[in-house]
Amino acid sequence: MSGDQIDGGSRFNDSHKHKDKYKEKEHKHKDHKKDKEREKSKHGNSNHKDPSDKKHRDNEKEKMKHKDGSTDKYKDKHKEKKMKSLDGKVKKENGFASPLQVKSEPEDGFYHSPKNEKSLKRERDDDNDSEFKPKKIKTENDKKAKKRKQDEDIKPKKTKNKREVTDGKKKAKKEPEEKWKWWEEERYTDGSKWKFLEHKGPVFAPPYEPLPSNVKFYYDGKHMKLSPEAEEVATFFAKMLDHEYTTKDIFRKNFFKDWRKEMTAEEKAKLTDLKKCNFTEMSEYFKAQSEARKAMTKDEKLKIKAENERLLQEYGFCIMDNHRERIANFRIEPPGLFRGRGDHPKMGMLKRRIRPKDIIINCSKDSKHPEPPPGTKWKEVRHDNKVTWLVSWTENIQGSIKYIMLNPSSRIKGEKDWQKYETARRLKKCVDRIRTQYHEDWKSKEMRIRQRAVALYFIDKLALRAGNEKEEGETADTVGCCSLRVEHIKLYPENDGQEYVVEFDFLGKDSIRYYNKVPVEKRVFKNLQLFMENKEPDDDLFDRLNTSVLNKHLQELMDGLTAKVFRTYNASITLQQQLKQLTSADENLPAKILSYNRANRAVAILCNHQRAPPKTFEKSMQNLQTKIDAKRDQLSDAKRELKSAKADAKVRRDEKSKKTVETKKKAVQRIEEQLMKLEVQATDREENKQIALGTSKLNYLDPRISVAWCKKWGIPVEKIYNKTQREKFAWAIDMADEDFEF
DNA sequence: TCAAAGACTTAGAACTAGCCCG
DNA sequence: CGGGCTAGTTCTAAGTCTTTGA
Repeated sequence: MSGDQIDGGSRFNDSHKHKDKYKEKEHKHKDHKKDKEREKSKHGNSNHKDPSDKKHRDNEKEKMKHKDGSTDKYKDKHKEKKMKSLDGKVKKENGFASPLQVKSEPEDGFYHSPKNEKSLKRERDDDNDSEFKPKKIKTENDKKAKKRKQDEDIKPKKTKNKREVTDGKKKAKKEPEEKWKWWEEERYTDGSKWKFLEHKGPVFAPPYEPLPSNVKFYYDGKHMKLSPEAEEVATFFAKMLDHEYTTKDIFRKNFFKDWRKEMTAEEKAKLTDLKKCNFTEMSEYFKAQSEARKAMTKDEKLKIKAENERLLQEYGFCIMDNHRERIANFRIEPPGLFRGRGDHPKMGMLKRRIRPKDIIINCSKDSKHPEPPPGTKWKEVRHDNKVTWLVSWTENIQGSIKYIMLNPSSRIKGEKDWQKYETARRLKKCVDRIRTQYHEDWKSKEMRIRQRAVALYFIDKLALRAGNEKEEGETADTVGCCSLRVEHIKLYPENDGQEYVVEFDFLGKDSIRYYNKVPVEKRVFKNLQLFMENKEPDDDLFDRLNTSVLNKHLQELMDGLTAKVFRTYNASITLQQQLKQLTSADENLPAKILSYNRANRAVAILCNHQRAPPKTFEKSMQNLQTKIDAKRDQLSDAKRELKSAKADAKVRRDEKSKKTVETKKKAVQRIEEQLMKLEVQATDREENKQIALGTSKLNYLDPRISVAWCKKWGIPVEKIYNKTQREKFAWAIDMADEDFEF
């Protein structure tokens, strides 16, 4: 069944975003929710339990209990290996802060000291479904927490990091060998995310610098000096003048409204029409600035770089449980104009500048908490170790909370990521059962069950997202599975020689269009017809279903199962299958990598990961073609030379001419290889025109599958993962061997 | 019980560094 | 040696799912 996953259909034939189509209806479907409510109460009392439900649940529970005892063929092997690696080496704590290393190995073994016995280590492999349930960790007491305090005086090891940056000549140096292998340690089981956390707080956006007086703003043709507050907001608009956004009505309206709020009374009285505002001098000024920046001397650039590096070293890391970990986004988002995606009702609104009094700091009690800038105060300093964030604030557009969190290479993110794939692998074990069940449920006499079953089928087969309800008018009108409306699908009893075809056409996350025509089982088709009966186009297709109902059901089918697990599972299993299918042993390295990319691409198509074709696409394609042609010419020249050299050697029969033949032969080979490489590159790029591989690679594909594939075919992982990716997937690179099976 | 708040993952676009070519 | 072009990096919006609290 999972073979279905890569049918892909005709999805990419069309321009990938089509906003206009959806424009007119704007808020036609306003009263969905009410409709849903009504519907619900109408059918509300028909819920009788499917007895099989409970049975399944119990089965699953039973399985879970045994998870640790189960074995499989890889387990033992891995164990063996693990021991080796453990015995072999005394682990250092993370390489970057040497004082830390000393201090962080308290005799009392506070954190997980490397000296602890292996019993303390995490199971290295998880093949055995060892589900990623955190294993026991001893709970610590304050005496030890105190100990942590010493960490305060850890200073980043400047020299080393500096070196890496400044003489950043390629590959110069190996990373320090002792990278912390958090995956070999215990996890917390008490719901805490850390015991010690210390950081320097956020870096605020630089303050506004007023424009030089020769850069003027004109209203209705006349020069007008703006107050600094109004001027700042005006510059936000000026900076975007070249962007399509600024031509959109909603954008302009929102912008103008918010801009006026920043104006003085006089300004407000005077500036009443955005059309009469002339920002061109400002815009020119900024363009000139960015030119100037590009034209800076090497020295100046170096200086900036050094300053950035300093900032990174100071603010870009935190100490979490004895380790210096990289922070993902330590800079506060600067003020500007909100750019939503798609037809966003709030585009153009002013995104406020964040000040210290908006900021909540999270760190441990026994840490030295960051000081707010002089003369300011934090909103709050709290000590919540049940969460992973270091800093948070509330954003003014949607009123949602934003966070500063750790880098994907950190333990806290890595563990979660690993766990995600383990959950997906557990789904693999019971997916057949679940599929059988939802096939059954298509026949249920309860509408809500049939809807649930059809929705789940879509989520499984087409890798659709769950589709939470969204607040009307707050965001672009996009949908996922549970929020599909009647207008988003069309039914064809017969289409292009196939029976029971469903055509999907809707805007999903980020207003990316999902277009697909898929044949479905008759029963699904009939159900869909029924769901659509007597409904308006803007009514919900699944009016008796929402994500929380669906996830509650999934939870009963398997512990930890939610809708998104299907995406992860289907993506990873597809990669694995495709790799198996597409890789052939006799191909050379570039061809193998092409195969990898094709497998990756199959997943990206399944998950509908699209991108706007790069602006320079056509040109770069052409460039490549030119290169290929040149290489072809070069090849035929080389072949000709080889031929004549051969002829020559035949006549002369001496060592020297023989040697020439060899050289020429080599040259031909080399050029052939280069040509091949270019051609492969061209194919790859063409096929990738509107498909984004990165998202699936980063978020959906169990990295151990890729690592195993690399090991199996002797491909350097660097060909598949760049440096950042290798850091994120360090756990997988370290632990997967060539026969890892997802 | 359910809506809102909160936390965290996933996403494409914008930006940038540094490589390669003429 | 500069300029054009990617590949890699950064940015932050937009999802999912969980938790909270009325």
